[in-house]
Amino acid sequence: MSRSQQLDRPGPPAGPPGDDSGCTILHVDMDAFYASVELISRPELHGTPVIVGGGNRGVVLSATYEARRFGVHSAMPMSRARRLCPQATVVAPTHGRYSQVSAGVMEIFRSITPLVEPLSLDEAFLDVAGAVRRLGRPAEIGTLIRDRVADEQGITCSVGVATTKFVAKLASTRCKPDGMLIVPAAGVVAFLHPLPVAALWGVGEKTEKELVRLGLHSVGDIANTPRSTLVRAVGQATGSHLHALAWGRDERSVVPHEPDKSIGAEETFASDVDDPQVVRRELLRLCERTAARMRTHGLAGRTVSIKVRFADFTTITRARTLKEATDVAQEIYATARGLYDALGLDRARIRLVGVRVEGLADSGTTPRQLLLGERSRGRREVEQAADRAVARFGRGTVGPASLVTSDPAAPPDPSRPPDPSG
DNA sequence: TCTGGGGTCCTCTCCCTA
DNA sequence: TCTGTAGGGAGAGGACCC
Repeated sequence: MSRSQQLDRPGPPAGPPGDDSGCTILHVDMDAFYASVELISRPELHGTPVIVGGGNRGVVLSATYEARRFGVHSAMPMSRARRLCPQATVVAPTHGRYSQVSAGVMEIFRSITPLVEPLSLDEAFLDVAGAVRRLGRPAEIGTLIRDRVADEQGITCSVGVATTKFVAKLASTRCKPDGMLIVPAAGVVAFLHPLPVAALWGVGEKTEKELVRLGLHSVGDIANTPRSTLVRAVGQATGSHLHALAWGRDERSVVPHEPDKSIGAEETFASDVDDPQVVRRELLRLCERTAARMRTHGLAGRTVSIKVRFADFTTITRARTLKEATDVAQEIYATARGLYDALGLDRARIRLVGVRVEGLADSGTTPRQLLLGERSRGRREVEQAADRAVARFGRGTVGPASLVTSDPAAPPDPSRPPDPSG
C-alpha cells in the first residue's frame, strides 16, 4: 500500500475534468503545512484539532482543518484561537523540521522540472512545459506530484493547473485540502469573474475596503471598470495590476532563483520594554543574527534600517546607507544603534525592534576599502571564526560578551567614545 | 480582539544636481 | 547670478504576502 493510500486521501476532488492544453503552470501548496508536519511525529493527533503556535503574544502559524472548523486560522492571535477552540492541542513550532520536509518536497519538484520557483517553505510554482513529453499532460504531472509528496513526505498538497501563475495560485486555493483544479485557457474569465475582489493578488484589507466603497465587489466588477478609475482609486501600479489580473493577464514567468533583496530579523518582547539598554542589547542580538545569515548566503549590504513598534502598535522605521557594503555584525550594530539613539526616545514603551539590511550584493565581489591603520584581519574574520564555531558546536556557543552576561551594557561602538559601562 | 516574523513593492517626500 | 524645473536617489511609511 502506498503512503498516499495510508493517508486516507479522499481522492481528486471537484476540478472540472477539463482541457489542460497549454496549462503548463502548476502551483503546488502544502495543506496546513506546519500542522501536517507535526502530525507525522504525532499520528495519534490525526483527525483532531491541532494548532501550531506559541508564546504569550504569538499568533497561529498553522492549524489542522479540524481546528479551522472552529474559526481558527493562521495569523490569528493565540489567545483568541484558544478561546475559539479550547479542546485543540497546541504545539510549539519546530522550524528545523519544516525546513527538512520542505527541502524534500522541493527536491521532488526539481526532479519533475528545473523551473521551480519556491514562494515559501510550503508552496512553489512549477513550469512543466518541458516535462510534458517525458511525464504526460500537466494534469497527470499534478497527480504524480501529489502522490509523490504523500508517499515520500507523508503530507498532502493541493495543485492548481493553469496557463498563468496568478490563475494557478487561485486554483490551488480553491481546491484545498488535498485537491487539484485545472482551469482551461478558455475558462479563465468564467473562473475569475464570480470571485470576490479579495481573491486578487495584491488586494488586502485596506484595498478591499476602498474597492467595495466604489461598489466593486467581484473580480468581474473590477474587469468592467475603466482602468483609469481603478488607478485613481488605488494608485497607478495597483490599479493597472488589478485590471490586468481581472482579465487573467499575468505575464510573469516561473523564475527558479530570485536573489534576496534584504535580510533582517525582528523580535517582539515578551512584555513591553522601556529600558534603552535592554533595547540596545536586543538590537545587537538581531544584528548578530542578521549578519550571520548574510555571511551564510555570501551577501553584504549597504543600507541598514531599524524598526521600532511601540506599545500602541504604531511603527516607525529609520534607515542609513553606508559608504560600503558590510556583513559585519558590529558595523551593522553601530549603525542600528546610531539610528535608535537618534530617535531620542525617553522611556517610550516598546513592543518590538527589528533590524534589516538592504541593497544586498555578493560579498565576494563587493570591494572593501581598507582604512588607513585598519588591521587586515578584523571584526569580519572574528565573526567568520565564530560562524565556524557555531556550525560545529551549535548556536549560542560563541557570541558577544554583552549577550551572554547579565550586564545589559552595550558593546564597544566604534563610532562612539568608550562606553564606561561596557 | 489582539495583532509574529520574514520579506517585497509602492507611494510620497525631501534633497541634491544639472 | 538667480530661479524654475526635472530627474534620481534615499528615506519613511504603508500595504500586502506567506
